[in-house]
Amino acid sequence: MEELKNILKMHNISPSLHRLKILEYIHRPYTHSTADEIFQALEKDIPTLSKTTVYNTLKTFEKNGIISALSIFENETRYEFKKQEHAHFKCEKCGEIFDIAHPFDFLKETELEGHFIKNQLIYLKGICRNCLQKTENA
Amino acid sequence: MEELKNILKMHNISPSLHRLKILEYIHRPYTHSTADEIFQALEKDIPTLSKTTVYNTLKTFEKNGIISALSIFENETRYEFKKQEHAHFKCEKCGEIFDIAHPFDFLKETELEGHFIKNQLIYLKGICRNCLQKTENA
DNA sequence: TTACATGTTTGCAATCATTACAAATTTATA
DNA sequence: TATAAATTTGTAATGATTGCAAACATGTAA
Ligand SMILES: [Mn+2]
Ligand SMILES: [Mn+2]
Ligand SMILES: [Zn+2]
Ligand SMILES: [Zn+2]
Repeated sequence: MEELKNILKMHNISPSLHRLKILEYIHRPYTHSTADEIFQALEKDIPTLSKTTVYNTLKTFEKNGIISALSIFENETRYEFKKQEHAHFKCEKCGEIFDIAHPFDFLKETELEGHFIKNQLIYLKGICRNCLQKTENA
Repeated sequence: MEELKNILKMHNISPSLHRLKILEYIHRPYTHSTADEIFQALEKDIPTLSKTTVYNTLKTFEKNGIISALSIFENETRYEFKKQEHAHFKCEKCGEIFDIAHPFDFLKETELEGHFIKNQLIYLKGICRNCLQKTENA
């Protein structure tokens, strides 16, 4: 909890209760949560929480570089605690999202067909290892 | 126009006027259009056109493999005529979207961390060659 | 040619994620 | 304590997309 407080402070965000709780939720490993998911998870503990606060807070966190927004998944923005660059894999069967160690050469800050590339986003789809195994055993 | 008709027939879609017009629009090179863009462009010629028809038609085309939907760009789905796999680059300055010859090894139908990859989607951001040149000359 | 079945298009209402905004509440500061 | 600043809330608005039933068009069998 102190660690989370420090993360906020280091990014010039005052550590209010709601912000801490939202950060705590999104700081767990492998979260790729929507605003709504976060809201639903936290409203049990904080019955007064408003969804607008969740949206506001996520926007603040993103602007200050604490979290990343993924627009990759149709219709809904998902958020994750910022960490080393990685690709995303989504299983077509179970819908689960996996982080994947970067399978490509690093392109950032290079040039391609005359364009200067600042950022790369890689999204993979298929059948995850769990679902593959279930099929095998069937 | 005959070519377009054949594309529809080959995909078991009867070539109604509206479908042909929508296909004609999206068949032009380098379109990455939203449903609304297509609607606005065509309503001049076809004043009776309804936006629902555009949505319906795009859905039909996608289901039958004529076009691809790109969910990459925040909030809005963009469509393009299906062609050889390629990456997308969006300029942060002017907003233009470019097709990029695939800069990565082909991953489809391979395995990664135990998952079976069917599809890859690559999205790059940065400053496009046009905007770079403008900056140079300034 | 008529009558019915089928396919296509329309128009409008509903949904869902997100944002705008102003009021209420909390916290910090003089 | 009084006042200013920051945070949070609740509700209304927006924008993309879908659901749905009615209207329209087309094809086909009698
Ligand atoms: Mn991730
Ligand atoms: Mn393209
Ligand atoms: Zn799975
Ligand atoms: Zn540009």
